[in-house]
Amino acid sequence: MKDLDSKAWRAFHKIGTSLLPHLGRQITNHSGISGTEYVVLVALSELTVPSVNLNRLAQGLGWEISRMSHQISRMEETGLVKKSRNTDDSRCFDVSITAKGRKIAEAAIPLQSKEINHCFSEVLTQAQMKSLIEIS
Amino acid sequence: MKDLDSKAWRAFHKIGTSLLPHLGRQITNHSGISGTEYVVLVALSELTVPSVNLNRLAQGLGWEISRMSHQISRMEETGLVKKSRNTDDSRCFDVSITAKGRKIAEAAIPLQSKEINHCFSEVLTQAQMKSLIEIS
DNA sequence: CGTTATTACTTGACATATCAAGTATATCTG
DNA sequence: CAGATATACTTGATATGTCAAGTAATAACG
Repeated sequence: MKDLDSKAWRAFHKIGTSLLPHLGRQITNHSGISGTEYVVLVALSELTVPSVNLNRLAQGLGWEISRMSHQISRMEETGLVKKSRNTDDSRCFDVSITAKGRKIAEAAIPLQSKEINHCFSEVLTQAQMKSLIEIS
Repeated sequence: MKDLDSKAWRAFHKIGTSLLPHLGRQITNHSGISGTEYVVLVALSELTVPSVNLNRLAQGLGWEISRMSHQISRMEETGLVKKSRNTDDSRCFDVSITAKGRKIAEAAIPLQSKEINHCFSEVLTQAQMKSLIEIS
């Protein structure tokens, strides 16, 4: 089964290194933020509470904490998010989305859905999508 | 079907941004080269001819040509590949793998296969792999 | 032929990711 | 409660990817 493994791997690798960047570029074109920023904003905009711990946010997205720290710093400078020290444990930071960030995210999400729909759903059958979800 | 789309997308995105980097790190650990270098070396080692055009190599891997240029420059400095001007068309460069590069690639490939097998094939059924190949 | 495109690649600036240390606060342990 | 350890995050160096602009060689046109 070596051959099947290898094929599956290459297939997967190729999508991962061409589809994902493509979609990132689309986001930049239609909303002026990077794919990475988009992912963070979506995560923050879906919170049921006003803010999350930086750590938790990183975990939720499967990122290294250092990466999240850098990213949040940059996004704070551009006013997309806000960071404030947690009052209970002052090692922690609470991260939240700003009004500006939310506005951008809310405009970007439907556009991006369309794009995903275009690149993804139109090409895959429901069965394929289900198996993709199952796989992951 | 919005929900299914979105789920499929997230599922996919998550694999793409956690599995791929993980495998890259494994390569670095066991063979001392980056995942990117590995991909290039494998492509070059599989050639039936001694060298490829930089352009073609980039196309084959779905990369931008500028990225390939930078990458090949770096890999030439570390002695993994060799670049030489094409005699027929001196705008072109022929890229080939060096003895050193081949040695590293040949050591890395079986290790990486095991790793892929571990992360991938052991977790997926044959049917899932087939559908993954089909999807891509 | 000479001029204009086109092609193949390079370069440099910048954005981002990763790794190894570092700092500051909290917790645990005797 | 003092010292050790752990946790949460920061920082800076380095690697890598991306974009826009540049250079040099070939091809295409009139």
